[in-house]
Amino acid sequence: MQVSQGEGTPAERSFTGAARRAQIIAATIETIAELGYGQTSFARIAERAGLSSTRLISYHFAGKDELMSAAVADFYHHIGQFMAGRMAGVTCARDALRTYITALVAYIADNRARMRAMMEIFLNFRDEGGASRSYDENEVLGHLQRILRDGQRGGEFRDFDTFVMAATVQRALDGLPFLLEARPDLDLAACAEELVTLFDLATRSGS
Amino acid sequence: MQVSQGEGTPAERSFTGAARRAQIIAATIETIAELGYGQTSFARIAERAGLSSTRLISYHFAGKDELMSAAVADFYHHIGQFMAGRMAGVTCARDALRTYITALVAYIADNRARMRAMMEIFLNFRDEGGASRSYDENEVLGHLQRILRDGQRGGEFRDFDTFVMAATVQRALDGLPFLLEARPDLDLAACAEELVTLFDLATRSGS
Amino acid sequence: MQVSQGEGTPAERSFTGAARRAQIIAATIETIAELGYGQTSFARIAERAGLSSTRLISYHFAGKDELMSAAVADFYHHIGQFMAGRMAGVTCARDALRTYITALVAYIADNRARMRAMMEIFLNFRDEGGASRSYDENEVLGHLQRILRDGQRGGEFRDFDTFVMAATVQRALDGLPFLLEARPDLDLAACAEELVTLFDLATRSGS
Amino acid sequence: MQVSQGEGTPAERSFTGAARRAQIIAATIETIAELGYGQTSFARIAERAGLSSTRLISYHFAGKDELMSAAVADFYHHIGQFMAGRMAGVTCARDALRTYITALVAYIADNRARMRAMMEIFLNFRDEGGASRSYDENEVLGHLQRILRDGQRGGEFRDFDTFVMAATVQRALDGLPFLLEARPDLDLAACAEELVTLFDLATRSGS
DNA sequence: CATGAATGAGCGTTCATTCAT
DNA sequence: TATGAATGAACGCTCATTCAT
Repeated sequence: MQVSQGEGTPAERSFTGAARRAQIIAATIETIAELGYGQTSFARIAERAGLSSTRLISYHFAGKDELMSAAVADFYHHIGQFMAGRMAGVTCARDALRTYITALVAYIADNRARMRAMMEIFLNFRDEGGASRSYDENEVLGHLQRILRDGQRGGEFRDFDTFVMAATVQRALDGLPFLLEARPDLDLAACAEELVTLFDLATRSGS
Repeated sequence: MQVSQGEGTPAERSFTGAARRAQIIAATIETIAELGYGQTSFARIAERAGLSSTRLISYHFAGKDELMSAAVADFYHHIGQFMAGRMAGVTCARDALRTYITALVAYIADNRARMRAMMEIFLNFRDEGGASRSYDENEVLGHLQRILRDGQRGGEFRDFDTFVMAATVQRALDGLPFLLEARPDLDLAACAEELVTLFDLATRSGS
Repeated sequence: MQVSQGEGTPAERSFTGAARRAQIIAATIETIAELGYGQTSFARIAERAGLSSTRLISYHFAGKDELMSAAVADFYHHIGQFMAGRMAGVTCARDALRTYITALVAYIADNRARMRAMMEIFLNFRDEGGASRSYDENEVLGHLQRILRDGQRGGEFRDFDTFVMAATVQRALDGLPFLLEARPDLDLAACAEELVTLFDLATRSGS
Repeated sequence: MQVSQGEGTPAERSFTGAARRAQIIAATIETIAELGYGQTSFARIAERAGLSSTRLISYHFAGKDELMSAAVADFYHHIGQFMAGRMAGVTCARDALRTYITALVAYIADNRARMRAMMEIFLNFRDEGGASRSYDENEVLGHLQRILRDGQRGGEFRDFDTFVMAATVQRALDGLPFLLEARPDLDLAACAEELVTLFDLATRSGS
């Protein structure tokens, strides 16, 4: 009660406040997806969101950093729920890898703008020290590495460096939004199948 | 008074002029590699290059776009020569793929800053229309796709979508600079071997 | 609905209202004393007072001007009572001057933050016309000038310009908060004695 | 040669550049003297100086801090030369004190706006740590304290705390711009005589 | 070949204040 | 009595670029 957040950041616990935040986050994602991170400013976001001034953004978020962090957190929540649902009930490692790939491709197909925006943020958003803040390899690759190690332990997968393999898988998937930009009519379902086969061959133990 | 070609861009055919351009390009690459594309400005580049004002940059390059294009062209020339030398004498497609991967990894290992800078430019540089200008899939992937198609034609490689495969290979390699950022002591030679094996398994036709 | 006086300023005659006003004034004084007038904003005051928004300040005070005026009035009331108590029973002018100096130094010693804040307000607070509103020489110097004139009339003090002398005495005292800032361990009692002697020598009639 | 100062701060060694800097400093002093430090912005300064945009200020000074520092340095240079000329040839300490007071009052009389501006800057300009940067007691009081100590050593002055006395003298003088604000027609020459007598009585050793 | 000077537009942020409950 | 939401204006500052020599 009565915890101040420095004027600029009002209480998040409010219907209208949460709605405004969501609206601003949505406009932010759209703007980044379309114009890129570098061309995205509060003015551009406010314009897209139909806000009277950029002041409203500063009012709901402590600053640009918090806005971007909020957009990323929103994304993680969204994709996390999606992936958790798809991965449920998977038993063996090969199935897990296949499901991971197809599920992520499906997510990308349904969230092209969001994915483009997140790639932009991950690649451009840096904390004060200058380090890329968001593209935390460990966090992103952790899940994949676990699948791969499980598969090796169970004999399903051959012996390979799980870090390199996980990074390769993830980058193949992360690259799809860029591919889509160059070829908007790319058949993502077919892509998914190609990638599943590719990495199945690349990972499975001989015979 | 001297005739200049291209309005605002002085004669490129001059020893001192070319040297200045090279100096500015080098400073640009260093700045982008260290601070990222978004934090790179003419002021920052001039500071690093030891120039008294940004005017000299505007003098030698028509604008920011031309400067970036010049940096990219410089890179293409540099890497093109390197790769041509390594690929010379390769006979079969499997060898070509293996050589492509190991050569590119070697190049990355020796040009970390340059690679980081180029990745930044490719991901952030857009022409006036807003389209990502530099990451021209066809240009970058063309060589790889040719190798893959040759291998399929000759029966060395199985049947797969060469575009997806080429993109996957390329992104695995493009990702190394980022991996190096997170793990500066990564063993790139070992990585190369992992990737060679990975894509050999993924591409070769079942004997 | 309740009748408010002064549009926007709620009833001052209320226990909770007065308490809130006092709380806000206290936070204002602390903030100014610590950060200076220029860095003091409603946001910063609200933060220190533990208020959820600056709205509460605007609610209890018609504006920034009234808040500052209220803080000054509060100060005048506080110091007025203190000085009146100390000055009571003084008979001759030399004693009055001595008592004025020692009492004011004592007050300053016990109210450092408050004094710093008031100096900041006096020096920065201007009304709409741009004139320094608060450092009303007549009001502040009036008491001193009366003492000095009384002393001249009674033959205790030599002939001097009472305005200049009063201003010099007052500024010597007003300067102590600044001196304390530079030398926090300054011996204020000793200072008071120095100033008493200084101005006794400067004012008393020869022989 | 070719020392970069971060684009915004061009070489000071240039006729036109130095003139511009002087012009901007003059406009800054006028603006502060009239509106006070808090109401002084780049926009207001540019307006008074007749500049096309505030950009020109940022171009010639690295930032607000450097502008203020430059104004203060300018003032120190100006007043330093003036005082040095007046203090030349002074022999005894009583003369030195008298000359210091009369000379400073004369300077103030001829530089009212400048003095008001400097008082504003000294009282409001703080470095990043929040400490009042400019009103360095030691630097300002040093000269006075030296005069006072010399007088004590030579037997001209009685025994008193030179720090308190110096601060009292200085504050009496520093206060004149404020007095002038309240009473624009104040006779400064008479003031000077009053102060000379006041501090002569307060300091001299009993004959 | 080079450069000092200047520029308008835009940046994220903070300001005290008002609206509507 | 209190509060969350919203606001236009202004802040210092940086941007790539152009002018004039």
